[in-house]
Amino acid sequence: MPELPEVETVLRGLKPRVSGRRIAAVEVLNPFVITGQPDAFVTGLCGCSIASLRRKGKALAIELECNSAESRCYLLVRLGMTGQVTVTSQDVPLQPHTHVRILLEGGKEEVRYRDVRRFGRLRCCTPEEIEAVWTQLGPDAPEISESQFLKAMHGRQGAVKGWLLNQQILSGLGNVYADEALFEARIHPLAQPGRLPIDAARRLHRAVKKVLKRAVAMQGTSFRDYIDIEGRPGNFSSKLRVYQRTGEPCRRCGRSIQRVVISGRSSHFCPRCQPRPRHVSSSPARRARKSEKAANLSGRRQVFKQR
DNA sequence: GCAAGCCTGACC
DNA sequence: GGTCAGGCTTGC
Repeated sequence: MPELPEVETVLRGLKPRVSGRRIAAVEVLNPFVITGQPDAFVTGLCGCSIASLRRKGKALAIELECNSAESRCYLLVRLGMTGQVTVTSQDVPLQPHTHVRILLEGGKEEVRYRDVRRFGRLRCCTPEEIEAVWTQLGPDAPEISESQFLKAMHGRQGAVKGWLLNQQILSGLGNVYADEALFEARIHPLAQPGRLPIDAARRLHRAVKKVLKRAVAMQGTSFRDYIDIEGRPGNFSSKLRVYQRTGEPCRRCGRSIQRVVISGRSSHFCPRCQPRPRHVSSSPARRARKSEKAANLSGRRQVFKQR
């Protein structure tokens, strides 16, 4: 699941391999993954040179210099759930679910976009469009200051888990690192951001940065699908402390890791290390208990089987 | 049936 | 505006 550390790993891998190179041809094998007209996507990219790469949260933007009109455009890449960007020789046979090939001039290499579940999207953007996308996103999670973070929490009443996943507030966290950051900060996923004690809010700010920093250093997390541009999986999976560990012992206290569903996303936490705050009582708790029962009946049993 | 990011729309 | 549910997708 590509979140910020995985996208950062892709960016760092791509940069030396594609910078300065000209796009000789573009082949769209499956227009489903293109936002906008596929024809415009192909003509927009062909002949351009790759000038630089930028990332904000989980969004990757490849800046292109278009020789003809001396203008600029951007290739916006959102990996979704199972998107993969690789740089390979054109001779390598195409894997199933490869949707776009970007052939590079001056070599026999190409950039390939593969995406089994097709949640990801590629888009050719004008500078104005890319700015609009960028402003929609909150501060990049590793960059956000403590005061920005605390201010954004103020008055928020939903579950802190959902708050962490809101890319307009803070960009880069997905389900994996949100759970890991909450465990690190010892905060229950159903706690309300606006009602967290100041020290807990500060811990969460530090935890978000710490977890992401460690994951970037380990080239991200891989379950089934994420690979870097050379096709290598990430190394952070073994460091996960709560995510997808339902029923397993907490690495800190030994209690069984629990799972609740919040905003339609599974959340994993340790009931002892992340105690339920007093303000989480009536309806969210009922919902939590209900979804825990559901987890006991279905998902949790599956997790046991896998291990 | 479940996993997930992102978008849309309903509701308060 | 905040919050959340639903839908998309496919392999396990």
